[in-house]
Amino acid sequence: MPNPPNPARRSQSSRRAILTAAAELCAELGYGQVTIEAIAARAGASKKTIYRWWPSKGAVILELIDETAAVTAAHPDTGDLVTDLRTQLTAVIDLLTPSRTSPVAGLIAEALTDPDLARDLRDRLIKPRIAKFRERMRAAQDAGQLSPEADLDVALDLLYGPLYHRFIYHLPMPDPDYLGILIAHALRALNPPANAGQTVANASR
Amino acid sequence: MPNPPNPARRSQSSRRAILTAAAELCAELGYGQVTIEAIAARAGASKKTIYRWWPSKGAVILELIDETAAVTAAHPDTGDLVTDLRTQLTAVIDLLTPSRTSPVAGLIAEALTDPDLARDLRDRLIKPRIAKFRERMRAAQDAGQLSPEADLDVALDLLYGPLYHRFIYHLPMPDPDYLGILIAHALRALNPPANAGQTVANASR
DNA sequence: CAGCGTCAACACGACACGTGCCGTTTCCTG
DNA sequence: CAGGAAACGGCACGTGTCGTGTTGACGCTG
Repeated sequence: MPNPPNPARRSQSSRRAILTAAAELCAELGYGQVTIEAIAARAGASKKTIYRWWPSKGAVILELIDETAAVTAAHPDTGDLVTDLRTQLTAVIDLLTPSRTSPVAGLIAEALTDPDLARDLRDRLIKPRIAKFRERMRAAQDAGQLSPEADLDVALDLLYGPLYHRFIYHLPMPDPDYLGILIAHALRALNPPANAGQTVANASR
Repeated sequence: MPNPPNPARRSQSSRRAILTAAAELCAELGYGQVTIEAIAARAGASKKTIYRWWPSKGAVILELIDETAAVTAAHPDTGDLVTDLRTQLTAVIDLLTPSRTSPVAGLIAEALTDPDLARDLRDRLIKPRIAKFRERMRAAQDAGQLSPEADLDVALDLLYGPLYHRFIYHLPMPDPDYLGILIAHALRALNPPANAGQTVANASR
């Protein structure tokens, strides 16, 4: 019975070698062509070592993305909400644009068919970033740039949803002009005029 | 050299057997566990026959979905835009909810890593449905339920985007109440008040 | 009735997976 | 400073799926 390994005795040099090898192979071949065997070979590590610490290829890449994307996780706050949203959404568009050999697309695809990986992706990568988004939006409410009654769940849906809809079906990503139009529409929806209450009640049956 | 096969001589009984076998296996095992070999075995067909007419497993499933989803492709038009949007979006939510053994999720995942399949999915399944959506929205404009200046691309993004964002990250799908709130927000964004022009110009820089 | 193309059946090599075993190295413990 | 447990690299194995190749039977077309 292989007892659960002891993290204290883990070789950090192997871990680093495996992660950098995975990063290089993703950049060279694209996520789909990367195999555990190739990672192990390039890292000078044993497959057994990889399987000891990660359950799947996706888990390795998830940890890789988590490290490299930690820098860009924070939402900017220049004081201008529209500018900051544009900056943040543009960064996400870059991550999701398939021209780059970004492993993000491959990881998302694998998570769609691997429930364990999906849970890790959601809890370790996405939820913290959603929390950051909510912080930024609440700051905008405090600054008077967004209605205090604005529904922040709806804000997330309206602002980020279009990107993923287009990503899934390989539709073209918004260009800067259209992104501005999208942001304007979302903010208009979130900053209701005086008669908004009646409209909402009507639509929700 | 295997010349391109002659569609006129194609065996329709094999085609039907392969598609129904694929449907049964998807329902029993889920998309990910279905293999070309299993489809061929159950259909009483040869793998070679499948590869002669379809380039991949995904292409078979795409044709299967295209047939079965043809019935539900049309947007309803009861005359009430909000009701019809709710009906249509609820149907899409059902397709994307992972609890069902719907092959849609698996097909989308495979298309993310297979450019040829992605093109077929977009052109054969998605674009016709987007066209239907635009027809319905234009009818709403003609009926005075939607502003004639409403941007129908934005409408698609705001209404469908949230579903895919949640689908990708395995976040919970909107319940009926929240779906109503989403529709209300989208329609509010699309039906600008008098001062809308200035807001749009501001956000798009 | 002749022949071309599709058909089912089976065999085959290639590839990646995940695991087991070996001898070696590392590092904590007493 | 020894002793040993545990992680390590290296290697080989069995499994499963893929996509292709080959063969002979069948049926439609001209």
